[in-house]
Amino acid sequence: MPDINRQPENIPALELLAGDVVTAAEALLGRVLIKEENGRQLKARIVETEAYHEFNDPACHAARGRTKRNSVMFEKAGHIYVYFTYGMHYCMNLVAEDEGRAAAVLIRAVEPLNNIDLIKTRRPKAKKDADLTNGPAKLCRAFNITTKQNGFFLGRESISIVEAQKDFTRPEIVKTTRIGISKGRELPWRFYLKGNRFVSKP
DNA sequence: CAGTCGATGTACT
DNA sequence: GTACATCGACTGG
Repeated sequence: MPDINRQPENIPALELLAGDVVTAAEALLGRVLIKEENGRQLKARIVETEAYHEFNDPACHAARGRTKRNSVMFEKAGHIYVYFTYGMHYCMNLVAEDEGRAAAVLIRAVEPLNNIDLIKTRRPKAKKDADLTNGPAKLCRAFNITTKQNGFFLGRESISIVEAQKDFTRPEIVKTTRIGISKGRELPWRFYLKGNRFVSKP
C-alpha cells in the first residue's frame, strides 16, 4: 500500500517547493493563498500555475544567469519572487528547488474565497467575477501584491500558503503548454483545475 | 464570440 | 533600442 501522505498534494508547501518545480506547480493547485492586510485575511484557491527553470527553459527570467531582477529566484525555496512587466503589471512566483538553482512557480490564477467586495474595488474594470483574478497580474492587483513583497518568505511575513480546504475535492488537473511567452512554448509546464471558471485564457 | 493593438516602465543587450 | 511570464479597449462577424 502506498503511503497516501507522501503523495505530492499532501506534502507541506515548503517541503514541496524544495523539490522539483514542475511537481510543485501541479501539487499547489487547490491550496489556499492567504494575504494578511492590517488584521484582514484575504484567501483564494490556487487554480492555475506554471513552472519555470533556469536550465533548458529559455522563457525563464534566469535562463541567462543571475541579474538584479531575478536574484530572488536563486534563494531558498519558499521565497516570493514578484516582478514588474509591461510597464504596469506585477506577477507573483513561489521560488522552488535548491538554493542557488533558479526555479519558480508562477501563480497564474486564483479563485477568491472571501473579501469579494474589497477585491471588486481593486479590479473595477472586471465585467464578471471570473475577471477579478483570472490572470497573473489580475490576482496581484486583487491582492495588492507588488515588488514590495519581492523577497518575502512564505509564512514568515504577510503571505502564506495553506492546505486545501477540507471540503474541497480536487477536480481533474490539466497539464499543457505555457502561455504568454514566445520562447519555450513546447514545455508542458502549465497546470490548471479542469472546469474552473477562474482559469486564464490564452 | 475572435482577432488586433495600444498602454507604459523597466531590465537587459 | 528591444522585448516583455499582461490587460483591456476596440473592431468585425
